[in-house]
Amino acid sequence: MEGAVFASVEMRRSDLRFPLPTDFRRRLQGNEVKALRRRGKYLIADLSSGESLISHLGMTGRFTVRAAAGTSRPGDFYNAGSVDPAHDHVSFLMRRPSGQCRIDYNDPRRFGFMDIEPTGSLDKSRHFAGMGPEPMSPDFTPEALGAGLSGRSAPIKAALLDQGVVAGLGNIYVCEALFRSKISPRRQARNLSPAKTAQLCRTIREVLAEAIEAGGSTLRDFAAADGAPGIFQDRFQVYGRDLEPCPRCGSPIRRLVQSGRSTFYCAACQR
DNA sequence: AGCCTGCCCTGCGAGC
DNA sequence: TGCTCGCAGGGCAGGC
Repeated sequence: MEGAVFASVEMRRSDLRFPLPTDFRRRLQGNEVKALRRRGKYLIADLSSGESLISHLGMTGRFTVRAAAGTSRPGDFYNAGSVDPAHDHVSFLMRRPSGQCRIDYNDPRRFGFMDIEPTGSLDKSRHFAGMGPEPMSPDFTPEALGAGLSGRSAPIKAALLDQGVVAGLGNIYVCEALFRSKISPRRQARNLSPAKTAQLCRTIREVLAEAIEAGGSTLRDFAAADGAPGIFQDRFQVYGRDLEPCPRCGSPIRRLVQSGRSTFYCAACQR
């Protein structure tokens, strides 16, 4: 998308998790994408107008890049995996001097959403104010993690899902990082020793780095923009493995529900 | 303030 | 085969 212009915007449904912003089409069309980036779980496209298109995939959202009708040249564009076109809610036609492509947003559950905010004040916008450090950045130190967890009586599992403590962690990677750190998901966040906090900081980075390398985790819906699924799900050590033996000690993996979400862990080696 | 529950929505697998 | 139930990668409002 970088360097390409929104030639047209098609909205089949505007009732995503939140309604699309007013004048959505007008504020995109004719704009060049100056930069494409990410913050936490949000995708950000900075526009030539000084505004940014923000999108969140929720759980089932998916952007797919396809050849625009009548413009495909072999090898120019990805040919994506199939999704139910009934859930293609928004489409962008992107144009650049060398050709054009279409980008379809598909989201069966419509838990995802898009918004447009001024680029200059994004950090203060409702989506990003209070968001914690990027886990792969130098800002994410054991001290920073410790500060985020201090004073919090919630279980460490719930605290790590809070995007204000650290940005971008979801249910899978929290479970996996806690397993690697041998920390019980039920432990109170404020009760982690500095050594354990440092270990957790390391394993969070480690899990994310491995998952990124593997192209992400595909349970059902996730795919890259070319339709390729991830393969990190094959390397889950606890997530989704209820009753299977712990890969470290052999005790059965257990499932419990914390703040409405499934947690998978080994009660024997996570303390 | 911090924590938890319920809810938004659709699809799918398990069990009957 | 066809139904109902439970569950799913996230985040928000509302109540305690």
